Amino acid sequence: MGRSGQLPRGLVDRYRATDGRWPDDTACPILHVDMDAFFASVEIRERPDLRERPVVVGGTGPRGVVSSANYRARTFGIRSAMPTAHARRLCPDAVFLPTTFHLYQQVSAGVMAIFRDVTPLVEPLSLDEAFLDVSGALRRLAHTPGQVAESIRARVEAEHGITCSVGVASTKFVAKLASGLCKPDGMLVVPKGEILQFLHPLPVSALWGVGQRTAERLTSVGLNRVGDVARTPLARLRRTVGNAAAEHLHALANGRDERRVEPETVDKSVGAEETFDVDRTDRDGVKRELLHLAERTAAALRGRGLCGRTVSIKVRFSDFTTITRSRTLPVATDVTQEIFRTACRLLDEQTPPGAIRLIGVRVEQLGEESGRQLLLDAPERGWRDADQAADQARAKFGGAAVRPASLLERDRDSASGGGRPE
DNA sequence: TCTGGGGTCCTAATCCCC
DNA sequence: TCTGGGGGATTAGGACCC
Repeated sequence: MGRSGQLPRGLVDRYRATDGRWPDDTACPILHVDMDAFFASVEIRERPDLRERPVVVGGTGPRGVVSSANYRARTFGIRSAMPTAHARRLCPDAVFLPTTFHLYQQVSAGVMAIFRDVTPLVEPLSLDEAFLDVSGALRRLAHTPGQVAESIRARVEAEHGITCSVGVASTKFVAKLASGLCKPDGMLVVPKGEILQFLHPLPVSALWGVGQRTAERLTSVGLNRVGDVARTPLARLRRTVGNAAAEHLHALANGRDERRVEPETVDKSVGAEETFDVDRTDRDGVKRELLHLAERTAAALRGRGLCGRTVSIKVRFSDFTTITRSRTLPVATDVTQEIFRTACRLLDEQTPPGAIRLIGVRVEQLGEESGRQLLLDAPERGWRDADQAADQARAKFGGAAVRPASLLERDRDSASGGGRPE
């Protein structure tokens, strides 16, 4: 996961922890902990007979991509986000497994609990990584940050049977870079006084927020290394990448990163999307999928006690061009039917014709659900009661227990091979 | 090689209100 | 009544992250 796999490692070997020794870690209270090849490691833990084999986890359908590959698979050139079909050509003997999300969620919860045992200041970034601020814990435990990091690594391995890597630094950005550079199963400490020495030789792609496009733009004006960005006047950087990105990159490149570890983050949007195995031209089939996605999205909102005002759809056509269309409702909702109706109108009224590869639904402008009930008119309240009854049945009998009748036809479609080209 | 699914953030255009 | 401009909300697209 992440891109730091492609960064030059030779440059940073002097910061790596070896034989229980590491550089000066005073003034380095920020830890970034990142599980190694997380999904693949969890699958191997469940099936130890796979330990010596290349293991690839991800979409196994015709349009699937790799979510995670163990290090043996990576020696064949397999990387995350690569089409699974490509990975199969690189290594036909690898074991290809579908994702089992609930399992990763379980392991993730256990690992995060270890972090919270050390400090309440834990900011999860995804299932497999988190920032920790251990400044308070240092006094309590009478340990240095490096010692705290090593004890976390030992506990994660002992209690969950998987390894992780930890970056230790004075800022989030440097800690995150550091964990990526010591993978797998390593620890890297960047002393506060050596941040610029550490950062400046790295390629611009190491900067948080620089992907392929921005890297191309930067190198096209002669900015190849982080040090080049650090020395470039802000005004020139603004002309190259725009105001916000320029300020952000200039600060990071000069070692400035004021962001705190935030244990509480609020969701900004909730959604679901699906790529068809075969492009679809029949709008009715697309709408059946839309209903399914509206149902998932609404259930996720209700599960978190949230409602949203803006409903948007995303449509990706066969040539990969992607459009979004959105509509803001007068009152926030978490009702499947309301989200579905709005999505259908956006599809009918604002989406050009063409073969569709992907369809998605998202709800934005989120707020808490409480108090909104009073504003609902009678029919919406009826739909909402039905949703809640369905939620309860699903909780009791499993996900497939309750389906809208029109989805039964969709299920027959997928059983017969996932949609027909028409 | 042919590109998933969950998100966040930024920018720009447009509209409306004052 | 016409014109101009600032500012917020909405909409769309793009880049990025894991």
